[in-house]
Amino acid sequence: MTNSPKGRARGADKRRRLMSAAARVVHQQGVERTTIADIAAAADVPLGNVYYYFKTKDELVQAALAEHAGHLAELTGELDELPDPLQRLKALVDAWVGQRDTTARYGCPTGTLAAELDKRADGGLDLEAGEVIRSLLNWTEQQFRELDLPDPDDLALTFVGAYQGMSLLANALRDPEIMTGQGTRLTRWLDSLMEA
Amino acid sequence: MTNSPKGRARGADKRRRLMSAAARVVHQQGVERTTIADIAAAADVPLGNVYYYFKTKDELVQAALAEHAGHLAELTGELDELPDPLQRLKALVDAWVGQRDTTARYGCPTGTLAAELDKRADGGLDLEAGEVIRSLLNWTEQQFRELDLPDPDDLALTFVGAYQGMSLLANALRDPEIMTGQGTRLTRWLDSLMEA
DNA sequence: GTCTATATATAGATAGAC
DNA sequence: GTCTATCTATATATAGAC
Repeated sequence: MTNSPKGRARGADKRRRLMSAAARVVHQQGVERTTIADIAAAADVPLGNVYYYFKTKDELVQAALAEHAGHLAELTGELDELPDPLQRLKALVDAWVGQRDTTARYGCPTGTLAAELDKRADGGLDLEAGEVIRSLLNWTEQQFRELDLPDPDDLALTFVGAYQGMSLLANALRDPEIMTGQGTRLTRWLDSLMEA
Repeated sequence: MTNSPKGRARGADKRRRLMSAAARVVHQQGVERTTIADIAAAADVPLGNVYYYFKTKDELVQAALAEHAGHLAELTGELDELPDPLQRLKALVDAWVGQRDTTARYGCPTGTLAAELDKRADGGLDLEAGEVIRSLLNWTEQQFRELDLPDPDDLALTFVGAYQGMSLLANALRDPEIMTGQGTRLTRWLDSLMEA
């Protein structure tokens, strides 16, 4: 029997709360500086209970990565509703700029996570982080392809690379306005591609 | 009295060896996963002796950062010998592409270090990492300024951002050829700026 | 399913002989 | 200046009562 839905922590969604907290805290503190106790506290779950849902810390990190992948899929899913591929790409830039304060403080969630996981000798989670970035590249490439532009795979690398680069600089210099300025530049670049 | 220069480890340069090892190992493993024992082993210095040269781990990390800053200053110093600013920027791209294998495996030394330090709550070393990136931005901006291009500061952000972005993607996807392809694109972009 | 108490491992840092 | 042995703190993970 599950508990009644009366108490503040219903229990049925504890796993979800832990995933969400893991994504948030790992983004803010990084994988290595985040303890399971940190995540447990953020999710309002007692330390020992965490292990009922996730057997190891790596599983929690994997859950955090999956959470970010889910956010990204949700975003591109919404953008797919827009009729024009160019419009979709511009809206993605707008969404990135809209996150400028968080990005200036903690960097791109997926990018910083991938960079940190890539430093690990055990080739496991690092590959999964690469897959999340790969899926964003694939979505972007598809937009360029629909626009009948040459070398859509190269354009996708330039586009996503520009985002990762501006995110890292905004974070390193703690300046959200870098996202605004470079976002404008990226939008102008998209327009310039259509002229040719 | 210092030892004779006969033994393999002369002692006078132990500090230098530790700095070099710290830069190398921290680049490969990241700050948090690198132990002082790792650095000591890489520098061929006994663990306890490290503390004679660096009182804390943070001082070793700071030394690694200074080492990378030195490499960068050395590189831009050589580029300053070239007569034309456009030539200098293109040569910098070539240097980056020349490092493609290391970058695909471990990322940009300064970029990944800055990203990792920015996750720390204690606002100390993270600011210094930002300064190293800032100095590269300043050097780049100066080149654009000498070329009489508009908004040299913005162009510098785009240029360095493109490098950071392609480095992160090459690292996340473990593909050095991303550096080659995007390097070519970056060089073409530099040329296109001169046409206007 | 939940939670407290604790075992175990690791890493930063120090003591003190040489 | 050098180096071994060790202290101490922290974090992952588990045991076992409820």
